[in-house]
Amino acid sequence: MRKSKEAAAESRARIVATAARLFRAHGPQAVSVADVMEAAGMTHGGFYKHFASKDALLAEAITAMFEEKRPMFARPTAAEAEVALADYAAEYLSMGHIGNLEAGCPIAGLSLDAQRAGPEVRRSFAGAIEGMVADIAVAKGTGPEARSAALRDMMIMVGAIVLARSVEDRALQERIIETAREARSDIG
Amino acid sequence: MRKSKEAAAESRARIVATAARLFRAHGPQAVSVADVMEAAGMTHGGFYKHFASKDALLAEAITAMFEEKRPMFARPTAAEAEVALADYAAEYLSMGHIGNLEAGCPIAGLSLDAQRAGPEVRRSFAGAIEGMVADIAVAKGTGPEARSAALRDMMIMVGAIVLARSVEDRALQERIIETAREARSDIG
DNA sequence: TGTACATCAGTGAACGCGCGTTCACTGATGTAC
DNA sequence: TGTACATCAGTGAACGCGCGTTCACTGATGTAC
Repeated sequence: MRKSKEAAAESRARIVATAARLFRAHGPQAVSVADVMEAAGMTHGGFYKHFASKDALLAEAITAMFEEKRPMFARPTAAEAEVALADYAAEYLSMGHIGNLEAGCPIAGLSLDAQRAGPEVRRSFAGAIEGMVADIAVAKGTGPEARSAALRDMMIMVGAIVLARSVEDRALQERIIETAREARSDIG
Repeated sequence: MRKSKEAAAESRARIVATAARLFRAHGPQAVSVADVMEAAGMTHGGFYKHFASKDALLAEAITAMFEEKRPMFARPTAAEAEVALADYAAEYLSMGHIGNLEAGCPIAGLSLDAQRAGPEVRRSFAGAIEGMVADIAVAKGTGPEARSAALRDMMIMVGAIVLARSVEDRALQERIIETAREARSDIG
């Protein structure tokens, strides 16, 4: 049952997109190659026609996750970037994000798994984050201070979601989200 | 080869301490029951004389990790707590902490694993964090504002370590650490 | 354009391995008399 | 206090299962003439 080149490329993209969703939701270790393939509508045998290993898929899925987020905050000019970032932060620091592992921030949802994985995965993760820092720095002006301001934003946002997800009391989660919003605007 | 009650209690404590170290260093999924038992100087068969399951051990190991950290920042009075917390933050926000997975902060090192584990583990993790928030709030004075200040500190610290560990460029790691230190003192 | 053959995406079964857990056993410790 | 028996911490082999990966096969697609 050979497929056309277009059909094969579609299959590949579907596998990556499915993996990006499942890996974030349950962690890469808890999701088998067969799980991904089944969710993508295929059997697991064909997996290795597309990827060299599960780790290779994870590396691609990570890249895809960051690329999916990039349009939400990356803008060429400082003025536009500032507005886009404010929107992104509002969505990021929300109760909805806490429950939304599947489509949430990959830093908050996969950083530990990426650190523990092979060099291929670690590199794709680190590279994506470094790109994200640069994108966010655009909203903060020019010079080295902009980069620091971007890092400050990112650590508050990531820390808030990690902390809120670790806690079970809903009121405390709301408090964490609110505190993070204030901290972001206090620092500017 | 029955052991005395004291010897058995020592074995149990050694298993928990070993697990706390290994689970943080490599993640609970990557460390087998046999790994823990071997590192604790025993064979894996005896494990179930002490714990009902691997998850039960993880829950206890998590509690132990937080208890190990508590003396570093928990103090009864605000004045003492402020000093202790400053020392703790200085050590927390350091390059050494980035590489020290084995004995580092359990929130930065295990939060994802705890979230994905069973209710027993999640509850022990969430409970420990809620206790930590209360302990740190002591250094921030009284009233609800103290609790927010404690959360702010925690999210900056956790976010900084998670972010710094996710990145490969050492200069950027140093930048992140430095930015976090500044952010903490800017907000007070 | 039509035909004959090579390619290769996807299938489904299988392999080998490591894991969590169980179990029969051992022999020192604890306990009842 | 001494003895006989029960207990149980720890051993080492085994079980069953799921996983990542491989493989022979299929048949539609791509290609060479």
